[in-house]
Amino acid sequence: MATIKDIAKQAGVSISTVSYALNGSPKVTNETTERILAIAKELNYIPNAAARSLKTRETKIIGIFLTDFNGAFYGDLLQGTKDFLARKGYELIVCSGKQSHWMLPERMIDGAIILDVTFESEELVRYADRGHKLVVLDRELSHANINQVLLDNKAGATLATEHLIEEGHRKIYAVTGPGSSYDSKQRLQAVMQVVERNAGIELIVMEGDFNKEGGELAAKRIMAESEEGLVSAAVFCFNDEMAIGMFNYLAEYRPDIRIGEHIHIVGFDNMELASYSQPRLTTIDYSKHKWGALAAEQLVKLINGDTVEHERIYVTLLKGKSVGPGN
Amino acid sequence: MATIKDIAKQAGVSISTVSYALNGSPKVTNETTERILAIAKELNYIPNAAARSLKTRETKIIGIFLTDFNGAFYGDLLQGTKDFLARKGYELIVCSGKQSHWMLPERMIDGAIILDVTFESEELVRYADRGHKLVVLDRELSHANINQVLLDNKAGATLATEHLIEEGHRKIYAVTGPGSSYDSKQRLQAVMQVVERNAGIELIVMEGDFNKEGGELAAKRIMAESEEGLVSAAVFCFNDEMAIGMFNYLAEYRPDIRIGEHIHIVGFDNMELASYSQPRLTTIDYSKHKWGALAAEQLVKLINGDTVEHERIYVTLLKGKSVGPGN
DNA sequence: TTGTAAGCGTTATCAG
DNA sequence: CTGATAACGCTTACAA
Repeated sequence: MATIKDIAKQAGVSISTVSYALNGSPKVTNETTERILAIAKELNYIPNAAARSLKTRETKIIGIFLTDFNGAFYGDLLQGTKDFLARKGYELIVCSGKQSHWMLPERMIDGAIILDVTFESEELVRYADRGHKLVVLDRELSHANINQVLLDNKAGATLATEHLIEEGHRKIYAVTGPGSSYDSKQRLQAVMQVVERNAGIELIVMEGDFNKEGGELAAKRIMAESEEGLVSAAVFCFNDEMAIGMFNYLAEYRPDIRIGEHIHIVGFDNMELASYSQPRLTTIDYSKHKWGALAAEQLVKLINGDTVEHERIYVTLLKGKSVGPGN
Repeated sequence: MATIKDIAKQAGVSISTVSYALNGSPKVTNETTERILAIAKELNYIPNAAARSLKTRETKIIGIFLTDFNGAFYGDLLQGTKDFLARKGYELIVCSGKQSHWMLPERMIDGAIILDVTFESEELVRYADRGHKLVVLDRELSHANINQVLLDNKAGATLATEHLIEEGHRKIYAVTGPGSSYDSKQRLQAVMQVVERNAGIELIVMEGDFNKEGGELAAKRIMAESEEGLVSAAVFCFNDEMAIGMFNYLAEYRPDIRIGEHIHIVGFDNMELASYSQPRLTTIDYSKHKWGALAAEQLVKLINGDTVEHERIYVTLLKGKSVGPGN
């Protein structure tokens, strides 16, 4: 492994000259720079990231922390983040699991984007206190070194609920995420507000888990609650994954029940899988690419010491065929 | 940011003693170790990864390089990799794009797993020549520092093709991946061998792209080729993604054509989405979790200087409802 | 324009 | 058992 020392020796100059030349400093003559570059190529010189960042105190790497690697949901978001960061000269790495948290405090990354409820806020604040820059996508957190880029949960949940009501449904089931989820809490709050504003609406809340299982279980319970042969439920699943679970359960155990006719389902996220559901799931849509890009932008600003305001990702209602008129 | 120097000063010992204590060396008295640990905690000491790896020449990080972040396909594989590595004290980071390649030569990672055809073999060999350890999942590459963990494409393609033949199909379409894909080439070769071994089979090869678009296009072409109202095609799509594209095309433009009856489709990969197709896609299945874990295992062995043989991931035929008897 | 030299925060080899 | 001290490879004042 050739080092700048080797190059310096070959070129008959000092290591600082080599360093300057390699970094394209105007302090070095063009000819010496070229000579040094030539020798560097000849020796297959490659800089050592550890040495560089030990000195510069930065790695030019940003980490994004996800709950798991089941990217079905994250693909676009990651692409958005990566695209933006690439333009700013940063690398993106995807991490998952508590094990990987050390990368932030040990300065292996210059900043982090958090989309992982299992990452405790207390821990995040501790890092922020140490001067690390963070952008959170899944919670509210006030700190000079932390910026939030959150979904407009309130708007989304309101759109979803009002849509069900407008279609004439009077009994609405809300299948939430886990109780600890910020997004879930926000959505539930909005649902309750809408229900309060509209007379004669019955709201039944069921705690879910944001996974398919939660949707299946909710479907089972709703079916059990309904009178024989007289099912007419309107359900707002707080994410698409649970909505899909509900579709699965119904397809398997209740082929007599038709979605969009006997039972009406709205999801949240508009994940790719949802576009394949039969009938097409009605859901809340938003640009995941933009979400990722904006998070990256905020993080880079934070790192550069610019002041940043919290941001919000706007959502829209995407009407599918999974909701029909009520009776 | 407290360093071992600060701790040494506080504790009234030398930095080497601190280093030993921190690393749990038995060379230091229990009491001094405890005192040092206490001071370290008090000062919120956190080691600096760059400094450590500059010295030790390792980062305990493994990178996996993917073509893109659309993890719909990779989730399980990544989980398998991560689980294994965690047990061995390594961290896993996911990278994508040419931009990120520097992490290997610049020693930001101790080794890499490659599942990205856009990563040129020549470049990989160059890194291997420099002593970097690699495991490739998508090509054959012979080098002391490179190990392969490949899918048993031959078995998979053979199973798929033979299944179609056993069901009585005589005209078989093969929709390949891009010409540059190793997996695609292997599969095509196996298909051709099966066809040769069986008399009276007509094989039509169409080049695809491993994406949904390729499947859609192939479906369009197959429909165009077929006589009016007399469609009876058996298609082996070299991956599920294209098979899904084919399903989509048919659902949209040819609702008269029934899959598993007029047209028969086999995929490859058994991705999650495939389990939601209507009818259930017949495909080639294998354990993605095991694939990832095995790749990780081989890489760690390589890093430790152990000798390793190339490995193979076995596959099975998963019968769905997308293939019915021929006429 | 180039060279000298002082670190960056660790680990590890010696002595003591 | 503990302490000096020399690396690791690079950047960056400051000198020349």
